Amino acid sequence: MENLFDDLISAGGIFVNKEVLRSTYIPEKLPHREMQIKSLADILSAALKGETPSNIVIYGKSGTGKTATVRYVSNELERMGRKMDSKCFMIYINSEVFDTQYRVFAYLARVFNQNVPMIGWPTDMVYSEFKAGIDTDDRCVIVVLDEVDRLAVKGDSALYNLSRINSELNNARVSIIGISNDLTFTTLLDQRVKSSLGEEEIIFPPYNADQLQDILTERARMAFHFSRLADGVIPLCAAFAAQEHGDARRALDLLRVSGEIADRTKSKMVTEDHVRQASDRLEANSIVEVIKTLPVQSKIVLSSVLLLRKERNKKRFSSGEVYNMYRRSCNHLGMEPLTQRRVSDLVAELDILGLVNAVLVSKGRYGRTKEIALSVPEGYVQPVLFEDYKLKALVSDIKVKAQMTL
DNA sequence: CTTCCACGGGAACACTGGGGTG
DNA sequence: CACCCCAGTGTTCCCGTGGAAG
Repeated sequence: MENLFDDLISAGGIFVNKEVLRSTYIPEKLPHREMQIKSLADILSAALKGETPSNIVIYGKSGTGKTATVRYVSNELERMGRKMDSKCFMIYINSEVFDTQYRVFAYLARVFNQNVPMIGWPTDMVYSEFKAGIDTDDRCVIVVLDEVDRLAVKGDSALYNLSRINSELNNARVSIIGISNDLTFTTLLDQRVKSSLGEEEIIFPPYNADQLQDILTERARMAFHFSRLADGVIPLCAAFAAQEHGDARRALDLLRVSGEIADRTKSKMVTEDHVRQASDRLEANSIVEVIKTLPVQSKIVLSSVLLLRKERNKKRFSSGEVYNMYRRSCNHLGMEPLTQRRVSDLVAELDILGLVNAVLVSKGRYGRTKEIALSVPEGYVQPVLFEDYKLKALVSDIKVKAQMTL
Protein backbone atom coordinates (compact mmCIF):
# COMPACT_ATOMS: atom_id res chain seq x y z
CA MET A 1 0.00 0.00 0.00
CA GLU A 2 1.48 3.31 -1.00
CA ASN A 3 -0.64 5.60 0.97
CA LEU A 4 -2.78 4.94 3.98
CA PHE A 5 -5.78 6.42 2.20
CA ASP A 6 -5.38 4.72 -1.19
CA ASP A 7 -7.48 1.83 -0.16
CA LEU A 8 -10.06 3.93 1.55
CA ILE A 9 -10.69 6.29 -1.34
CA SER A 10 -11.08 3.56 -3.88
CA ALA A 11 -12.97 1.30 -1.51
CA GLY A 12 -16.15 -0.25 -2.78
CA GLY A 13 -17.11 2.39 -5.27
CA ILE A 14 -20.65 2.19 -4.07
CA PHE A 15 -21.19 5.93 -4.05
CA VAL A 16 -21.09 8.40 -6.87
CA ASN A 17 -22.04 11.42 -4.83
CA LYS A 18 -22.81 10.92 -1.21
CA GLU A 19 -23.63 14.57 -0.58
CA VAL A 20 -27.05 14.35 -2.17
CA LEU A 21 -28.12 12.07 0.66
CA ARG A 22 -27.46 14.70 3.30
CA SER A 23 -30.48 16.51 4.66
CA THR A 24 -28.91 19.88 3.89
CA TYR A 25 -28.95 19.14 0.18
CA ILE A 26 -31.76 20.89 -1.69
CA PRO A 27 -32.85 18.81 -4.64
CA GLU A 28 -34.16 20.14 -7.95
CA LYS A 29 -37.35 18.22 -7.54
CA LEU A 30 -39.30 17.68 -4.37
CA PRO A 31 -41.57 14.72 -5.05
CA HIS A 32 -45.06 14.83 -3.52
CA ARG A 33 -44.74 18.44 -2.46
CA GLU A 34 -46.14 20.05 -5.59
CA MET A 35 -49.22 21.34 -3.80
CA GLN A 36 -47.27 22.94 -1.00
CA ILE A 37 -44.81 24.52 -3.39
CA LYS A 38 -47.63 25.98 -5.41
CA SER A 39 -49.48 27.47 -2.44
CA LEU A 40 -46.28 28.92 -1.08
CA ALA A 41 -45.36 30.43 -4.42
CA ASP A 42 -48.88 31.81 -4.87
CA ILE A 43 -48.75 33.63 -1.58
CA LEU A 44 -45.21 34.90 -1.95
CA SER A 45 -45.69 36.11 -5.51
CA ALA A 46 -47.26 39.21 -3.96
CA ALA A 47 -43.74 40.25 -3.03
CA LEU A 48 -42.79 40.52 -6.69
CA LYS A 49 -45.76 42.77 -7.39
CA GLY A 50 -44.65 45.18 -4.74
CA GLU A 51 -47.23 44.06 -2.22
CA THR A 52 -46.73 42.52 1.18
CA PRO A 53 -47.33 38.79 1.19
CA SER A 54 -49.55 37.36 3.92
CA ASN A 55 -47.81 35.83 6.88
CA ILE A 56 -47.68 32.08 6.73
CA VAL A 57 -47.46 29.27 9.21
CA ILE A 58 -46.19 25.95 7.94
CA TYR A 59 -46.97 22.81 9.88
CA GLY A 60 -45.48 19.38 9.58
CA LYS A 61 -43.49 16.82 11.49
CA SER A 62 -39.73 16.59 11.15
CA GLY A 63 -38.50 15.28 7.83
CA THR A 64 -41.60 16.21 5.87
CA GLY A 65 -39.74 18.58 3.60
CA LYS A 66 -40.75 21.88 5.18
CA THR A 67 -37.35 23.47 5.26
CA ALA A 68 -36.30 22.11 1.89
CA THR A 69 -39.49 23.41 0.28
CA VAL A 70 -39.16 26.86 1.78
CA ARG A 71 -35.51 27.07 0.78
CA TYR A 72 -36.34 25.94 -2.72
CA VAL A 73 -39.15 28.42 -3.18
CA SER A 74 -37.14 31.25 -1.70
CA ASN A 75 -34.25 30.61 -4.07
CA GLU A 76 -36.64 30.76 -6.96
CA LEU A 77 -38.26 33.90 -5.62
CA GLU A 78 -34.98 35.72 -5.13
CA ARG A 79 -33.87 34.73 -8.61
CA MET A 80 -37.07 36.04 -10.14
CA GLY A 81 -36.79 39.16 -8.02
CA ARG A 82 -33.37 39.92 -9.48
CA LYS A 83 -34.72 39.43 -12.96
CA MET A 84 -37.62 41.78 -12.38
CA ASP A 85 -35.53 44.24 -10.46
CA SER A 86 -37.78 44.15 -7.44
CA LYS A 87 -35.92 43.73 -4.23
CA CYS A 88 -36.86 40.55 -2.43
CA PHE A 89 -34.95 39.05 0.44
CA MET A 90 -35.51 35.90 2.34
CA ILE A 91 -33.84 35.67 5.69
CA TYR A 92 -33.67 32.25 7.19
CA ILE A 93 -33.49 32.02 10.95
CA ASN A 94 -33.34 28.82 12.87
CA SER A 95 -35.13 29.64 16.09
CA GLU A 96 -33.42 26.78 17.76
CA VAL A 97 -30.18 28.74 17.54
CA PHE A 98 -31.66 32.21 17.87
CA ASP A 99 -34.17 31.32 20.50
CA THR A 100 -34.85 34.59 22.31
CA GLN A 101 -36.25 37.80 20.99
CA TYR A 102 -33.00 39.59 21.69
CA ARG A 103 -31.00 37.13 19.60
CA VAL A 104 -33.49 37.17 16.75
CA PHE A 105 -33.50 40.95 16.47
CA ALA A 106 -29.76 41.22 16.94
CA TYR A 107 -29.25 38.75 14.12
CA LEU A 108 -31.73 40.56 11.86
CA ALA A 109 -30.12 43.91 12.60
CA ARG A 110 -26.74 42.48 11.69
CA VAL A 111 -28.07 41.24 8.37
CA PHE A 112 -28.83 44.88 7.58
CA ASN A 113 -25.37 46.04 8.54
CA GLN A 114 -26.24 47.45 11.92
CA ASN A 115 -23.66 47.08 14.60
CA VAL A 116 -25.36 45.27 17.41
CA PRO A 117 -23.59 43.15 20.03
CA MET A 118 -25.00 39.70 20.55
CA ILE A 119 -25.77 40.51 24.19
CA GLY A 120 -25.77 43.52 26.47
CA TRP A 121 -28.20 46.05 25.06
CA PRO A 122 -31.78 46.61 26.07
CA THR A 123 -34.04 44.79 23.63
CA ASP A 124 -36.02 47.79 22.43
CA MET A 125 -32.77 49.38 21.31
CA VAL A 126 -31.89 46.33 19.26
CA TYR A 127 -35.36 46.37 17.83
CA SER A 128 -35.11 49.98 16.66
CA GLU A 129 -31.67 49.35 15.18
CA PHE A 130 -33.17 46.56 13.14
CA LYS A 131 -36.04 48.78 12.10
CA ALA A 132 -33.68 51.53 11.06
CA GLY A 133 -31.52 49.11 9.11
CA ILE A 134 -34.35 47.50 7.22
CA ASP A 135 -36.14 50.72 6.39
CA THR A 136 -33.26 52.28 4.47
CA ASP A 137 -34.56 50.89 1.24
CA ASP A 138 -37.76 50.00 -0.57
CA ARG A 139 -37.79 46.24 -0.38
CA CYS A 140 -39.67 43.19 0.70
CA VAL A 141 -38.13 41.10 3.41
CA ILE A 142 -39.46 37.67 4.16
CA VAL A 143 -38.31 36.35 7.49
CA VAL A 144 -38.37 32.59 7.77
CA LEU A 145 -38.48 31.39 11.35
CA ASP A 146 -37.72 27.71 11.45
CA GLU A 147 -38.87 25.87 14.57
CA VAL A 148 -40.93 28.87 15.69
CA ASP A 149 -42.39 26.88 18.52
CA ARG A 150 -39.15 27.56 20.34
CA LEU A 151 -39.85 31.27 20.29
CA ALA A 152 -43.46 30.84 21.22
CA VAL A 153 -42.60 28.90 24.35
CA LYS A 154 -40.36 31.65 25.68
CA GLY A 155 -43.01 34.32 25.58
CA ASP A 156 -44.13 35.63 22.25
CA SER A 157 -42.89 39.20 22.26
CA ALA A 158 -40.49 38.48 19.40
CA LEU A 159 -43.35 37.26 17.26
CA TYR A 160 -45.60 40.05 18.43
CA ASN A 161 -43.08 42.76 17.57
CA LEU A 162 -42.23 41.21 14.24
CA SER A 163 -45.82 40.82 13.21
CA ARG A 164 -46.70 44.46 13.76
CA ILE A 165 -43.48 45.98 12.50
CA ASN A 166 -45.01 46.92 9.15
CA SER A 167 -47.01 49.73 10.69
CA GLU A 168 -43.77 51.35 11.80
CA LEU A 169 -41.96 51.11 8.49
CA ASN A 170 -42.06 53.63 5.69
CA ASN A 171 -40.15 51.94 2.88
CA ALA A 172 -39.59 48.28 3.55
CA ARG A 173 -42.17 45.57 4.00
CA VAL A 174 -41.83 42.51 6.18
CA SER A 175 -43.66 39.25 6.11
CA ILE A 176 -43.12 36.19 8.22
CA ILE A 177 -43.05 32.50 7.51
CA GLY A 178 -43.17 30.41 10.64
CA ILE A 179 -42.23 26.77 10.41
CA SER A 180 -43.47 24.57 13.20
CA ASN A 181 -43.48 20.86 13.80
CA ASP A 182 -46.01 21.18 16.54
CA LEU A 183 -49.54 21.45 15.22
CA THR A 184 -50.84 22.95 18.42
CA PHE A 185 -48.24 25.62 18.88
CA THR A 186 -50.54 28.53 18.05
CA THR A 187 -52.51 27.80 21.19
CA LEU A 188 -49.55 29.16 23.12
CA LEU A 189 -49.78 32.48 21.34
CA ASP A 190 -51.46 35.71 22.17
CA GLN A 191 -54.68 36.14 20.20
CA ARG A 192 -53.37 39.11 18.20
CA VAL A 193 -50.18 37.31 17.22
CA LYS A 194 -52.11 34.22 16.34
CA SER A 195 -54.39 35.96 13.89
CA SER A 196 -51.67 38.02 12.27
CA LEU A 197 -49.14 35.24 11.99
CA GLY A 198 -51.54 32.60 10.78
CA GLU A 199 -53.09 34.48 7.88
CA GLU A 200 -52.24 31.52 5.71
CA GLU A 201 -51.52 27.97 6.74
CA ILE A 202 -49.83 25.23 4.81
CA ILE A 203 -49.77 21.67 6.04
CA PHE A 204 -47.05 19.17 5.24
CA PRO A 205 -48.46 15.71 5.88
CA PRO A 206 -46.02 12.89 6.66
CA TYR A 207 -44.83 10.84 3.71
CA ASN A 208 -46.15 7.32 3.41
CA ALA A 209 -43.89 4.43 2.51
CA ASP A 210 -44.59 4.72 -1.22
CA GLN A 211 -43.77 8.40 -1.31
CA LEU A 212 -40.60 7.81 0.67
CA GLN A 213 -39.60 5.25 -1.93
CA ASP A 214 -40.02 7.83 -4.66
CA ILE A 215 -37.86 10.29 -2.81
CA LEU A 216 -35.20 7.72 -2.08
CA THR A 217 -35.16 6.45 -5.65
CA GLU A 218 -34.76 9.97 -6.95
CA ARG A 219 -31.77 10.64 -4.74
CA ALA A 220 -30.30 7.17 -5.00
CA ARG A 221 -29.94 7.59 -8.75
CA MET A 222 -27.59 10.47 -8.12
CA ALA A 223 -25.90 9.12 -5.04
CA PHE A 224 -25.13 5.54 -6.00
CA HIS A 225 -24.08 3.36 -8.84
CA PHE A 226 -27.67 2.30 -9.02
CA SER A 227 -27.01 -1.32 -9.95
CA ARG A 228 -25.17 -1.74 -6.69
CA LEU A 229 -28.37 -1.43 -4.70
CA ALA A 230 -30.14 -4.70 -3.97
CA ASP A 231 -33.83 -4.62 -4.83
CA GLY A 232 -35.13 -4.60 -1.31
CA VAL A 233 -32.93 -1.84 0.01
CA ILE A 234 -34.99 1.21 -0.84
CA PRO A 235 -38.33 -0.30 0.18
CA LEU A 236 -36.81 -1.35 3.48
CA CYS A 237 -35.39 2.09 4.21
CA ALA A 238 -38.77 3.55 3.34
CA ALA A 239 -40.55 1.08 5.57
CA PHE A 240 -38.31 1.79 8.55
CA ALA A 241 -38.77 5.53 8.17
CA ALA A 242 -42.50 5.23 7.56
CA GLN A 243 -42.87 3.60 10.96
CA GLU A 244 -41.27 6.71 12.36
CA HIS A 245 -44.00 9.15 11.26
CA GLY A 246 -42.73 9.22 7.67
CA ASP A 247 -39.50 11.05 8.27
CA ALA A 248 -37.64 11.53 5.00
CA ARG A 249 -34.52 12.69 6.77
CA ARG A 250 -34.35 9.43 8.61
CA ALA A 251 -34.93 7.49 5.41
CA LEU A 252 -32.05 9.29 3.73
CA ASP A 253 -29.78 8.80 6.70
CA LEU A 254 -30.57 5.12 6.66
CA LEU A 255 -29.77 4.85 3.00
CA ARG A 256 -26.54 6.76 3.38
CA VAL A 257 -25.32 4.79 6.37
CA SER A 258 -26.28 1.52 4.70
CA GLY A 259 -24.13 2.53 1.79
CA GLU A 260 -21.28 3.52 4.06
CA ILE A 261 -21.39 0.17 5.80
CA ALA A 262 -21.41 -1.67 2.51
CA ASP A 263 -18.59 0.50 1.28
CA ARG A 264 -16.46 -0.09 4.31
CA THR A 265 -16.97 -3.84 4.33
CA LYS A 266 -16.08 -3.82 0.64
CA SER A 267 -19.33 -5.43 -0.40
CA LYS A 268 -20.25 -5.39 -4.06
CA MET A 269 -23.85 -4.62 -3.23
CA VAL A 270 -25.80 -2.73 -0.62
CA THR A 271 -28.10 -5.31 0.91
CA GLU A 272 -31.10 -5.33 3.18
CA ASP A 273 -28.87 -6.62 5.91
CA HIS A 274 -26.80 -3.46 5.66
CA VAL A 275 -29.97 -1.46 6.15
CA ARG A 276 -30.76 -3.32 9.34
CA GLN A 277 -27.26 -2.72 10.63
CA ALA A 278 -27.57 0.93 9.71
CA SER A 279 -30.84 1.19 11.58
CA ASP A 280 -29.25 -0.23 14.73
CA ARG A 281 -26.28 2.03 14.42
CA LEU A 282 -28.30 5.18 13.90
CA GLU A 283 -30.34 4.42 16.96
CA ALA A 284 -27.31 3.74 19.12
CA ASN A 285 -25.59 6.86 17.85
CA SER A 286 -28.46 9.15 18.63
CA ILE A 287 -28.78 7.81 22.15
CA VAL A 288 -25.07 8.17 22.81
CA GLU A 289 -25.13 11.68 21.39
CA VAL A 290 -28.01 12.71 23.60
CA ILE A 291 -26.42 11.35 26.74
CA LYS A 292 -23.08 12.93 26.02
CA THR A 293 -24.55 16.39 25.77
CA LEU A 294 -26.56 16.10 28.96
CA PRO A 295 -25.72 18.56 31.77
CA VAL A 296 -23.90 17.00 34.71
CA GLN A 297 -26.84 17.07 37.06
CA SER A 298 -29.01 15.24 34.56
CA LYS A 299 -26.29 12.68 34.13
CA ILE A 300 -26.25 12.10 37.86
CA VAL A 301 -30.00 11.64 37.87
CA LEU A 302 -29.76 9.18 35.02
CA SER A 303 -26.95 7.28 36.69
CA SER A 304 -29.06 7.11 39.84
CA VAL A 305 -31.63 5.11 37.94
CA LEU A 306 -28.84 2.91 36.68
CA LEU A 307 -27.46 2.39 40.17
CA LEU A 308 -30.90 1.54 41.51
CA ARG A 309 -31.27 -1.13 38.84
CA LYS A 310 -28.07 -2.75 40.07
CA GLU A 311 -28.98 -2.44 43.71
CA ARG A 312 -32.59 -3.50 43.74
CA ASN A 313 -33.72 -6.19 41.43
CA LYS A 314 -36.38 -4.29 39.56
CA LYS A 315 -36.90 -1.92 36.66
CA ARG A 316 -39.18 0.86 37.87
CA PHE A 317 -38.59 3.22 40.74
CA SER A 318 -40.59 5.86 42.53
CA SER A 319 -39.37 9.42 42.35
CA GLY A 320 -38.57 9.21 46.05
CA GLU A 321 -36.19 6.32 45.50
CA VAL A 322 -34.52 8.06 42.62
CA TYR A 323 -34.14 11.27 44.57
CA ASN A 324 -32.57 9.48 47.54
CA MET A 325 -30.13 7.70 45.32
CA TYR A 326 -29.42 10.99 43.61
CA ARG A 327 -28.57 12.63 46.93
CA ARG A 328 -26.27 9.76 47.84
CA SER A 329 -24.54 10.08 44.47
CA CYS A 330 -24.04 13.80 44.92
CA ASN A 331 -22.65 13.18 48.34
CA HIS A 332 -20.28 10.64 46.94
CA LEU A 333 -19.16 13.03 44.23
CA GLY A 334 -18.86 15.94 46.60
CA MET A 335 -21.49 18.00 44.84
CA GLU A 336 -24.35 20.05 46.17
CA PRO A 337 -27.60 18.20 45.48
CA LEU A 338 -30.45 20.07 43.84
CA THR A 339 -33.90 20.25 45.32
CA GLN A 340 -36.52 17.64 44.71
CA ARG A 341 -38.49 20.13 42.68
CA ARG A 342 -35.61 20.70 40.31
CA VAL A 343 -34.83 17.02 39.99
CA SER A 344 -38.42 16.37 39.05
CA ASP A 345 -37.94 18.81 36.17
CA LEU A 346 -34.76 17.04 35.13
CA VAL A 347 -36.61 13.73 35.12
CA ALA A 348 -39.28 15.29 32.94
CA GLU A 349 -36.58 16.41 30.51
CA LEU A 350 -35.05 12.94 30.42
CA ASP A 351 -38.52 11.64 29.73
CA ILE A 352 -38.97 13.95 26.75
CA LEU A 353 -35.59 12.94 25.42
CA GLY A 354 -36.79 9.35 25.58
CA LEU A 355 -34.00 8.17 27.86
CA VAL A 356 -36.32 7.48 30.67
CA ASN A 357 -39.95 6.58 30.94
CA ALA A 358 -41.90 8.31 33.69
CA VAL A 359 -45.53 7.57 34.43
CA LEU A 360 -47.62 9.34 36.98
CA VAL A 361 -49.29 6.90 39.33
CA SER A 362 -51.51 7.56 42.25
CA LYS A 363 -51.10 5.17 45.14
CA GLY A 364 -54.24 6.31 46.83
CA ARG A 365 -53.71 6.68 50.52
CA TYR A 366 -49.99 6.76 49.91
CA GLY A 367 -49.94 9.78 47.63
CA ARG A 368 -48.72 10.20 44.06
CA THR A 369 -45.39 9.39 42.52
CA LYS A 370 -43.82 9.10 39.19
CA GLU A 371 -42.63 5.65 38.34
CA ILE A 372 -39.36 6.01 36.54
CA ALA A 373 -37.71 3.41 34.35
CA LEU A 374 -34.87 3.40 31.90
CA SER A 375 -36.24 3.30 28.39
CA VAL A 376 -33.04 2.59 26.50
CA PRO A 377 -30.75 -0.44 26.71
CA GLU A 378 -28.55 -0.29 29.79
CA GLY A 379 -25.52 -1.17 27.72
CA TYR A 380 -25.81 2.04 25.72
CA VAL A 381 -26.10 4.27 28.74
CA GLN A 382 -23.48 3.11 31.18
CA PRO A 383 -20.28 3.50 29.15
CA VAL A 384 -21.15 6.96 27.89
CA LEU A 385 -22.29 8.17 31.25
CA PHE A 386 -19.10 7.31 33.03
CA GLU A 387 -16.93 8.79 30.37
CA ASP A 388 -17.66 12.06 32.11
CA TYR A 389 -14.77 12.55 34.50
CA LYS A 390 -17.05 14.17 37.06
CA LEU A 391 -18.92 10.89 37.36
CA LYS A 392 -15.87 8.66 37.51
CA ALA A 393 -16.22 8.22 41.25
CA LEU A 394 -19.50 6.40 40.71
CA VAL A 395 -17.92 3.71 38.59
CA SER A 396 -16.37 1.85 41.52
CA ASP A 397 -19.73 2.08 43.20
CA ILE A 398 -21.49 0.43 40.33
CA LYS A 399 -18.98 -2.40 40.24
CA VAL A 400 -19.57 -3.13 43.91
CA LYS A 401 -23.31 -3.16 43.34
CA ALA A 402 -22.92 -5.55 40.46
CA GLN A 403 -20.85 -7.86 42.63
CA MET A 404 -23.50 -7.84 45.31
CA THR A 405 -26.23 -8.96 42.98
CA LEU A 406 -24.17 -11.93 41.82
C1' DC B 1 -65.14 11.50 52.55
C1' DT B 2 -60.59 12.04 54.14
C1' DT B 3 -55.92 11.78 53.69
C1' DC B 4 -51.52 11.64 51.95
C1' DC B 5 -47.56 12.53 48.75
C1' DA B 6 -45.18 14.12 45.11
C1' DC B 7 -46.52 16.70 40.95
C1' DG B 8 -45.94 20.78 38.63
C1' DG B 9 -47.15 25.90 37.86
C1' DG B 10 -45.44 30.36 39.01
C1' DA B 11 -42.84 33.92 41.38
C1' DA B 12 -38.65 35.23 43.13
C1' DC B 13 -33.87 35.10 43.29
C1' DA B 14 -28.87 34.65 42.13
C1' DC B 15 -25.61 34.84 38.83
C1' DT B 16 -23.39 35.61 34.30
C1' DG B 17 -21.65 38.17 30.67
C1' DG B 18 -22.25 41.79 28.17
C1' DG B 19 -23.54 46.74 27.43
C1' DG B 20 -23.24 52.20 28.27
C1' DT B 21 -21.92 56.35 31.04
C1' DG B 22 -19.39 59.70 33.92
C1' DC C 1 -11.97 52.86 36.18
C1' DA C 2 -16.27 52.06 38.95
C1' DC C 3 -20.95 51.62 38.54
C1' DC C 4 -25.43 50.50 37.13
C1' DC C 5 -28.51 48.53 33.41
C1' DC C 6 -30.19 44.59 30.87
C1' DA C 7 -31.48 39.80 28.98
C1' DG C 8 -31.16 35.25 29.84
C1' DT C 9 -30.59 31.00 32.51
C1' DG C 10 -30.76 27.86 36.26
C1' DT C 11 -32.37 27.31 40.61
C1' DT C 12 -35.17 27.56 44.94
C1' DC C 13 -39.42 28.58 47.40
C1' DC C 14 -44.24 28.40 47.93
C1' DC C 15 -48.35 26.22 47.28
C1' DG C 16 -52.67 24.45 45.19
C1' DT C 17 -53.96 19.94 43.35
C1' DG C 18 -55.18 15.02 41.71
C1' DG C 19 -56.97 10.71 42.82
C1' DA C 20 -57.27 6.13 44.74
C1' DA C 21 -56.58 3.57 49.28
C1' DG C 22 -58.40 3.47 53.55
